[in-house]
Amino acid sequence: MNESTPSQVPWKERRKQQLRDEFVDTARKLFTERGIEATSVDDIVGAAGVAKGTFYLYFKSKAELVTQVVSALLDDLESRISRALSGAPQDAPTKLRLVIKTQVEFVLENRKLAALLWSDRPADVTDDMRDKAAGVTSALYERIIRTGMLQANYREVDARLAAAVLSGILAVLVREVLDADGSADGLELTALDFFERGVRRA
Amino acid sequence: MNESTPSQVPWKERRKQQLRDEFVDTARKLFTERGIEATSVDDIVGAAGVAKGTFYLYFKSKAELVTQVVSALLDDLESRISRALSGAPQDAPTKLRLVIKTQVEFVLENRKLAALLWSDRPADVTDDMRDKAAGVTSALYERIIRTGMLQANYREVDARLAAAVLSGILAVLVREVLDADGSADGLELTALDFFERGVRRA
Amino acid sequence: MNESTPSQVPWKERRKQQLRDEFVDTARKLFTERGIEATSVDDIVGAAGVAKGTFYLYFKSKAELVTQVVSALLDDLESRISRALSGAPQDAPTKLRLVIKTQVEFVLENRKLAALLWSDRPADVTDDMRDKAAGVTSALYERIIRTGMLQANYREVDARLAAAVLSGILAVLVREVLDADGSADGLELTALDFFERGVRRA
Amino acid sequence: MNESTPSQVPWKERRKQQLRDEFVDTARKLFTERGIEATSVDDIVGAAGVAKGTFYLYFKSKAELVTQVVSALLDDLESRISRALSGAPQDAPTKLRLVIKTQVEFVLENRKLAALLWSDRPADVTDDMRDKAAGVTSALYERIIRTGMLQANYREVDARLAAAVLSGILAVLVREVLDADGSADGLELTALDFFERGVRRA
DNA sequence: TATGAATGAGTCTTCATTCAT
DNA sequence: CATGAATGAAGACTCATTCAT
Repeated sequence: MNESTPSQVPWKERRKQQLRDEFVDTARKLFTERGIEATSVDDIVGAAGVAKGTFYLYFKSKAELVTQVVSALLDDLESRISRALSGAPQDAPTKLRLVIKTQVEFVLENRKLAALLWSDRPADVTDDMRDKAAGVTSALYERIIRTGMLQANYREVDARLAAAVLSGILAVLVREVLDADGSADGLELTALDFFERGVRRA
Repeated sequence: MNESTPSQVPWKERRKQQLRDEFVDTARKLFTERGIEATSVDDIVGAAGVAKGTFYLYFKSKAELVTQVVSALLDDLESRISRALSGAPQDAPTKLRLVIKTQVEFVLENRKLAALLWSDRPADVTDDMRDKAAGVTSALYERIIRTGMLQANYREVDARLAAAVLSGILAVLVREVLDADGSADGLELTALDFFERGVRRA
Repeated sequence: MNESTPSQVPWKERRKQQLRDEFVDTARKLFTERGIEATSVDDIVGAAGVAKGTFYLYFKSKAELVTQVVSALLDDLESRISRALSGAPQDAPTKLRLVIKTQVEFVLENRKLAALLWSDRPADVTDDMRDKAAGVTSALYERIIRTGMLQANYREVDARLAAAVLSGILAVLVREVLDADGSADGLELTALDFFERGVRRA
Repeated sequence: MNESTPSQVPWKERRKQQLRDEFVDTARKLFTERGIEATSVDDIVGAAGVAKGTFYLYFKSKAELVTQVVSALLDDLESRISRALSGAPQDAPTKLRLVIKTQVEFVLENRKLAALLWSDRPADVTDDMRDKAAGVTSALYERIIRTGMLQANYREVDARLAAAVLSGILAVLVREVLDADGSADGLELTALDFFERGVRRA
C-alpha cells in the first residue's frame, strides 16, 4: 500500500467504512458503560467527535446502530472462540472448557451489553440479533457436543437441548461472576462439571 | 357514631385497594407485552380507564409501580409453587420436577416481564427486587437440593452453585419454550434429567 | 358565657368561623415556613386534619385563602402596634420608636410571609391587599408624623411622602435584620436616626 | 479550506448568539409583564417563535434563563448609571441625584422584574444574583457616600447602613412612582432631600 | 460529505378544583 | 356539613430525527 497510490477501493468508500466502524466502536463502549437506552445519539457523536447530522449519514436510525453493535459484538465473540480453539486438543471436554473460559472473559469485558444478549432485550434489538446470538454460541456448543458423542465421550442426547442447557448454565455462571465482581476462579470448572456429569457416558 | 363501628366505611377502603390492584394488573399486562420502558404512565392510565392524576394517587412514581408489579409477580410465583408442592411426595427429585413444571407454566404466562426477573434488568427494577427474585427461586432450589443430599439422592455438592446452575438451565428452558411458542412437552423433563445426572450420587 | 346555655350565635355559625380561622392560622404558619407557592392545598388540609373537600366549603379558591391570610396578618400587626402605643408618651419621636420596634419584631416572626407584603407579590395577592398593607403601616406613620409637625418636633414636610420614606427605610432595615439572622441590636435606632434628622426641625 | 480562514463561518456563531439574546429579551419582557413563576417555557418559546426543544439548546433549564435575565438586567442598569455619571460634577450630592434619577427611570421600564431585585425573591433567583444586585446599587451608593464624607459634605456615618437606608427610600420611591403610574415629577428630589438631611454635616 | 441548529412529540409529575357519596 | 377519590390541564425537560447551508 503505497501512500501515494490511489487505491482500487475508492478513498471515499474506505473513509465511509472507517467512520461507520468508529461509530460502532464508540457506541459499543458507551452502551457497555451505561446501557443502550441511557446512551443518546448526542453522546455517541460527542464521543466520536463529529456532528450529529453525520451520524444519520451512516445509519438511518439509532436502532440500526444498535443492531450493528450487537452484530459486531457477536462477531468478536465468535472469532475469539475460534482463536481459542485453534491448535487445541480436539476432544470435546477440552474444547468445552476452552470455550467457556473464553466466553466468561468476554462477558466480563462487555458487561451490560453482553448481558443484553443473554437476557431480555429492548425493542431495539431485533429478533434477527437474537437468532444470531443463539447461533454463535448454542450452535457452537451443539457441534462440540455432537463431536463428543461421536468420540464416545458423551452419551446420546438431544444435542440441541444439551447445548441450550449449557447456555443456561453459562448465563448463570456469568451472572455469578459479574456479581462477585469478576473473580471467577474455579466457578466455571465446577459449573462445567455439572454439565459433563449430565452428558457423559455413564 | 356507634362505638361498635370502628372502621371507616369498608366500602371506600375496598375500592381504593381495588384500583391499586387494577393498576398493578394492568401494568403487569402491558409490561409483559411491550416491556417496562416502552410502557408509559399514559398507556397505563389509558388502559385502566382513569385520568392520569389518579395514577399518582396510588403510586408516588412509575418506579414505585414497577416495584409493586415485580413484587406481585414474585408473590404469585411463590404461592403457586407452594400450592404445587403441598401434598406431594417429599423426595427431592419429585419436588424439583413439580417446581420446574410450575415455573415454566408461570413464565409462559408472563413472558417479557418474567424474563426480566431472570436476566439483567433496567435501573427501574431495584436491587431489592433482584434479591427477592433470587430468594424465591434459587433459595428454594437450594433447599430442595440440600434435602436431596440428606436423603442420599444427591451427592455432596455446593448447593448454592447447584441451585444457580438449575436456574440457568431453567432460564434457557423457558426461552426455548417461549420460542417454540408454548409447547413444552417433555422438554422440561429432559432438561431436568441433565441436572439430575449432574447432582445425583454416582 | 354559661357552658350549658345555648348561645345566641348559632352553634353552626361558630363552628364555621372556627374552622375558617383554623385554616387561616394553619396556612399562615405553612406560608411563613415555605412560601405560598410551595404550600399546596393538600399540605394545608393535612396540617388542619380535615379532608380536602372541606377546604372548598370555606374558601372558594386557594387565592381567597391567601387574601384572608394576608388580611389576618395585617390585622395582627395593626393590633400589636396599637397595644404597643397605648399608654406610652405621646410625642412623635417616642411613638415612632415604639412602632418600629414592634414592626421589626413582627416581621421576624413572620419572615417569608411578611416579606411578601413589603415586596413584590404573586398574582395571588391582590391589589386590595397591597393597599391594605400600605394603609396599616404608612397611614399610621403619616399620622404620627403629622402629630410631630403639630408638636413642632418636625418641620413641615409632605407627610405622605415622609411616611413612604420611613416605610422604605424600615423595609431595608427588616431585610438587614433577616439577613443578619435576627440580631437587630441598635440597627433600628440608627436607621430611625437617619429619618429623624430628615424630618426634624432644623 | 483556506488556511487564513481559521474561525468557523462567523455567521452561524452570530445566529446562535442572536437567538440566545432573543430568548433573554423575550423572557425579560414576559417576566416583567407577568412575573417569573407565571411565565412558562412554553410562553417563552411561543413568543420567540421557535419550538420548545430549541430553548434547551441555549439554556439547560428555566432557572439558568432566569439567572441570565436578571444578570442582563443588572448589566443594563450598571451601564446606564455609569453613562449618567460620566462627565458630571464629582460632588456626592450631585452624583446621588443622577444615580437616583437613572434608577427610577430604569425601574419604570422594567416594573415587575426590577421590583424582584429589590425585594425578597423566589427560589429561582439565586443568591449569586442577589449579591450581584446588591453590588450594583448598594455598593455604588456606599462609595458615593464615602466620597461625600471625604469631601466633608456628609457627616461620619455607617456608610453601609446609610446606603441601605437610601436603597429603602428608593424602593419606596419606585413603588410610589409605579403606583402613580409613572409620573415621578419631583418626588425623587423630595425623597433625596430626606436622605441628605439625614447624612449631611449638621 | 459534513454540519449542527431546529424540531416537536413524548415523558414523568404536580396540584387546584370538583362531585358523588 | 364532611369526605377524599378523581380529574385533567399544565409544567419542565429529553431526544431521535430532519434539513438548510
